[in-house]
Amino acid sequence: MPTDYKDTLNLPQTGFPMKANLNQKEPETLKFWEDKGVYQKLQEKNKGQASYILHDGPPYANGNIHIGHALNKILKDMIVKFKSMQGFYSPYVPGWDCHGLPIELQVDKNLGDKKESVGISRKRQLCREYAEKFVSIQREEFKRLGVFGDWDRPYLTMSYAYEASIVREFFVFVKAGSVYKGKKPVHWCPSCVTALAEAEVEYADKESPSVFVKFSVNDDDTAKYLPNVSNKKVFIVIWTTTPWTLPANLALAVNPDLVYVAVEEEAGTLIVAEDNLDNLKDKLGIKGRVVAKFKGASIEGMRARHPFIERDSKVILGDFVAVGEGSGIVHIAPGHGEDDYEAGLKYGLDIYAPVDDRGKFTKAVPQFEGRFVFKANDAIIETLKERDALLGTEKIKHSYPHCWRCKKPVIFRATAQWFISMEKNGLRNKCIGEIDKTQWVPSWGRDRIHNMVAGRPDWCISRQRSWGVPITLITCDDCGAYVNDSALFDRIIALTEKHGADIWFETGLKELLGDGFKCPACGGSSLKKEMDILDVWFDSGVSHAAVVELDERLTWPADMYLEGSDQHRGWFQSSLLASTGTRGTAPYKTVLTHGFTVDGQGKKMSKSLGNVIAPQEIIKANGAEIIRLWVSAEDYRDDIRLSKEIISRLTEAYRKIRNTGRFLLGTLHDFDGKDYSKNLLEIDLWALSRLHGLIKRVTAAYERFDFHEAFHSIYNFCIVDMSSFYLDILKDRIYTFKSDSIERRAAQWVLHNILLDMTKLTAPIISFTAEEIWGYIPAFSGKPESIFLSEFPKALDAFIRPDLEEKWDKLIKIRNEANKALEIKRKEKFIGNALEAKLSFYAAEPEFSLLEDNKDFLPALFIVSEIGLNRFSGKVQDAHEGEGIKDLFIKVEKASGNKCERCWNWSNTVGEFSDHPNICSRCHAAIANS
RNA sequence: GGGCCUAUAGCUCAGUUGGUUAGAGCGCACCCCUGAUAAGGGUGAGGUCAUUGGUUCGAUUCCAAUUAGGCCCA
Repeated sequence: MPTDYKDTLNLPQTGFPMKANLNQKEPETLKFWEDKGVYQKLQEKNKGQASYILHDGPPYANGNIHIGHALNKILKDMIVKFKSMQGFYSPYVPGWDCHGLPIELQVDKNLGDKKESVGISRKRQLCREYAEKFVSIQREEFKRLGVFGDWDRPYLTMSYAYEASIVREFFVFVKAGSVYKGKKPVHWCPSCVTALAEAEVEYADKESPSVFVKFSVNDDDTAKYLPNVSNKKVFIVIWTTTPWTLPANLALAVNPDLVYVAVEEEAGTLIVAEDNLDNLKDKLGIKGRVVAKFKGASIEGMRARHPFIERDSKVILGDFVAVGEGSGIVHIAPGHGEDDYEAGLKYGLDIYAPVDDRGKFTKAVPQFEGRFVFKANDAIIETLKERDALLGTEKIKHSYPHCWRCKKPVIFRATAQWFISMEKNGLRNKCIGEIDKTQWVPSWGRDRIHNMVAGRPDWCISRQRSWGVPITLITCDDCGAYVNDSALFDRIIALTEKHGADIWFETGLKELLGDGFKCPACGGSSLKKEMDILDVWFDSGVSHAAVVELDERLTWPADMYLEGSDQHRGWFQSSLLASTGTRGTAPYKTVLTHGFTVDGQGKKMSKSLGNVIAPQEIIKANGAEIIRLWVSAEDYRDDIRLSKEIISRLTEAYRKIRNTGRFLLGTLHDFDGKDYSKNLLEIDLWALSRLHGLIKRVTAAYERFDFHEAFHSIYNFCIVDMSSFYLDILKDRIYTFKSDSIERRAAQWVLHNILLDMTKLTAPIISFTAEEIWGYIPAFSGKPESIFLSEFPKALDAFIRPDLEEKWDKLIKIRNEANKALEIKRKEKFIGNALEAKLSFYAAEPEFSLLEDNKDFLPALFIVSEIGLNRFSGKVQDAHEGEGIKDLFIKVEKASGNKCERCWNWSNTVGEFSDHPNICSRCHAAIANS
């Protein structure tokens, strides 16, 4: 006669540890995936099925990954895993963007003084090695996040095949006539004699002369545009801090919406912005008698004479013109400023920059020819004085761009650049059409990229750098035309395929063209190779061709591109241009955008604010799984927050999900795996209904890429439906019933289904843990070795029972009231464990019948030992009155009988059995034959 | 300055075509259990729905402005 009945119970048993120890366990799971080749098996399994191609946008191969990378890759991984488990052929080919300035700068930095002497080929080799190093580093970091993919065969924009694709795609644009050479102002260091990228420019204070200059309006135009202004000479007043750009002045810009005034002075009538008038009175000593007022838009087209060059400057409109420090009218030199350039393009002005490589005026400006621009400032001011065009001058200190290498001030200067035209072949309009055919998630992505494409200038594709794919054109010195020869192009592509883009720099013209080659356009014999390289956005923009189209693993076009919202300007757009320009259609069907990671206050993460949280940190302290959980829990459409508190909340959520899984595993240790679907109690049917409702909801959420909805649904199911309700109620049946009793087996069958399906539902999110649980699930016929080789659960309508759920909702409401009643008595120390209690209900219809019909199940449902049921007949003393349920009182009393030492229920049958005097009849029967 | 976007409890999220006392889970406080135990269960307290105007009989929901924040430009 055992005194301790614990041994006769069927308590949960499992080797699945409660403590996750993720940082240690995750690498083991990674090794399991690797050793078993799970990703490859998944591809083989789904090959031939409908495909879902998510094309990876290449991160830049520089530095360690940060939390934004993790967010991006995990989102992609969740989609790929979900689609794959659903049976889609969904390979994931990761890629890296390998060319470009940041790498070249790092290599330059490492080279130090040697950077000037080392040749271009050697430098490119060093860049390649540098990129390779970070590809390896990032690859390991991405894998560590649990991201599935063909990591051994990624695409690299610097691979020879990819470089050849870049050249090939470039030639498609060339052959279509979309590529042209034009001029565009760039930052230029006259001391280093080189163009500078934005990243190579440092801003520092500089003293510059500022001048107010008057441009004399043509008399005809005064009459035409300003008929009411006096017959005195009229002048437009401009202000600039770069007098040296005045020789290149071609226009005067006003803001169309700003109010301008004509003020009459002794020397003539001056036009300035009304808002600047007070300031100018002080500075220029003008009196300011206003004789006319008009909107900037009204003088568009008016001509004024250049103060010292025989040339008219037209008044043009520009939204960029602001009130600021000057006169409200901006002097426009399209060859020497960004705004100026854009405005120049709009008005068809020459992109004029009469300044040479060393910052000296060319012979186009005879007055100042050969003089260095900054030194010419004084002479120009002198000239203005002589011409009576100078209204005032002073010295000002302002922030000005300087060269990062020589630290000297740089200039903005138009140089020859290569462009892809947005208008030629209707590229802009085609792109806009394609934008409308693409699904943007969230939908505002459409507006965003639409506005950008509609307003963008031609694509400037040339860069004056070393580390990239060259613009593989050969131009004629005499006529400027490039050699447009398909056979030559094919030769270059073939060479690149074999030797990489380096071959361009290593091959002589003769080898490419043969002896005695003459320019087909003009017959000239002096030709040269273009030495600029392509914009790296062109590199990644053609990935649709280099990878999606050519890689045998993928099919074009991609179903999805998924990147941060900054890529509307970047990769989404360059890909759209590259694909639409060559194939006529967008390279993607759906584009999904996520926000940026910000801190707990919604501020951006930055080193200076000290609010950066690195993925490596979280992996070490909490595990990659917590990052994955975070990605799934947050609504990525907006910026997503990350803080210590959020991590700690998620860690708790993780524990809850893990423990629910662990408990389920424990209850199944002795399950026989047979089908007990015909033996279920009603509450079991209810649980299955909830499960299949969950499957339905979660599947729909995944399909809409609403991962946070999937997470919240699963999490709530764990807590509300399972842990605190169904599982709590089931303990009695699982623990105390005879191990092979039909009721217990039925419960196990349900729990088995719940565990299986729930684990699969979580697999795209918490992949490590899902796989770990999968490993502990008792083997059954046809069980795949990895959860990812199993099938995603299907919601079966036969299991979804709204009628049942409605009924049980009512019972749950009553249960909530019963809990309140119990809690009151618990606080009074009348009871502790609810099994000590008897619940007496005083209920009216329809509750009375509901309780009556389920009377036998009520002790289990409320987890008490005894139930009393009475019809409501008025207020009951010392009882809890139901809230929200009419005419319901619940009284808590001590259960009758004694506590069964085995099942802990109180029963009158305890003591009836001489062989087991301390247990109840139910338990007596349960242990009868064991 | 321009384009696009966001703002609901300490945290993460719901909130249907505008319609009674704005929901959930976590966290927190308190209680119970010790047969899921570095677990489990219960009860409770938390919100001027960023602010200000407007439309409407009625606004968290529609509109505008403001504030704060994000991305991309300038």
